[in-house]
Amino acid sequence: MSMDRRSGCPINLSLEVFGDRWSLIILRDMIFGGRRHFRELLNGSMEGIASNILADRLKRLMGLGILTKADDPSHKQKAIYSLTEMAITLVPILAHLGAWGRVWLPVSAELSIRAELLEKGGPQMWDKFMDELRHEHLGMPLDTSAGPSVRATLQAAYEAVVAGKAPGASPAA
Amino acid sequence: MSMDRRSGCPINLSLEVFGDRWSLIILRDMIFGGRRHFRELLNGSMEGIASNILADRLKRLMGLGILTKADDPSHKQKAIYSLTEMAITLVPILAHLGAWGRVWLPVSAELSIRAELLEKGGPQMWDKFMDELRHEHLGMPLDTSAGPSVRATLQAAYEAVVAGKAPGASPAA
DNA sequence: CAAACTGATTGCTTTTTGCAATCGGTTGCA
DNA sequence: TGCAACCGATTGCAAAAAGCAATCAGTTTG
Repeated sequence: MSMDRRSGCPINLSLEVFGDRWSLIILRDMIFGGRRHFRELLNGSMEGIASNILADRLKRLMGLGILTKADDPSHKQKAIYSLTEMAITLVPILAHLGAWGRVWLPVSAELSIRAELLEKGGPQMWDKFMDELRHEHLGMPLDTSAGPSVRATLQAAYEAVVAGKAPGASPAA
Repeated sequence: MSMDRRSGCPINLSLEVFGDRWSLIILRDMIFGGRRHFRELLNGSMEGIASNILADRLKRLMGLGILTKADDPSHKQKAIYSLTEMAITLVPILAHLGAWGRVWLPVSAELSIRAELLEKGGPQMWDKFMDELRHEHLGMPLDTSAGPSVRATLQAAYEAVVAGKAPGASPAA
């Protein structure tokens, strides 16, 4: 919530939504990590988000229409968080943000391989990924066999780097 | 400064740089508004930044290598802030951020015309704009006459909308 | 010499962030 | 049936950041 509306500038309004240290981290973990539950986001967060902040941001993102929440039929207490189309269209922004960080900031090799592949894949890969997310989160049909999923591809590359057999990059240790 | 290094993830590191409500606003005003001086940024800011926060962010962005400061020869007290290449390569991110905000947030017509044109111009227009910024801020040569500058084009469109004779859009009032 | 302007700085209050502990309810297992 | 582990949060508290208003010393302008 908390729509300040400091101005109607698109960049300012986007910043009022994402101008904090956690909202995009949560969306990153949902989009690239495939996390859907509170505990997954809490314990799987590499940066160590606190539970009250996670709860606050989930609430806020729901209020903004970026996430939705539904009951998990397998567990009466479990909630499943889903991305809306609004969130899925952030993929190009996250790709650019990762690409920029990879060039200018002290990223680690393991964690930047995903950003590198996503950058090389370009808009075509981003579109494919967004279609996969629409399938997972919105129940949209997935077009006929387009090979391994983007997330699986990124994950496999990450694991290869961790294992020290980086394809095209020098081993970390 | 304040490099937490919560993790070496490119998106996280980018967020540690821009995950606040003001840093990108300042860069937006420098990039699209052409502002170079403290007072220009302070008084020209549509969102009303406070002087202490502006001073803090300028210092921080300099420490990160995103801005540089130089004396203005015409005025012994005046400082000129310049974008580094690191800042100039943010243009695509700002373009995407503006495009996303324009679609999903309650932007005003006057302030979103720039984002619209920049989106339609695509990477080609962004590259041209970045070259112009390199010329202004880094003293790089500008390639032979490529028509009116991107900033001038955006500014003209903005003024046209304000004047109510929006090309292709309905008048605001 | 005075007024206006330069890039800031200081003191202060309000708001946000982040940590640690905890909550009531659910589930799985012995 | 009991009980530990897990579920999505909530609460209390301290620290940090944001934001406001006033002010600063030096510079330029008139």
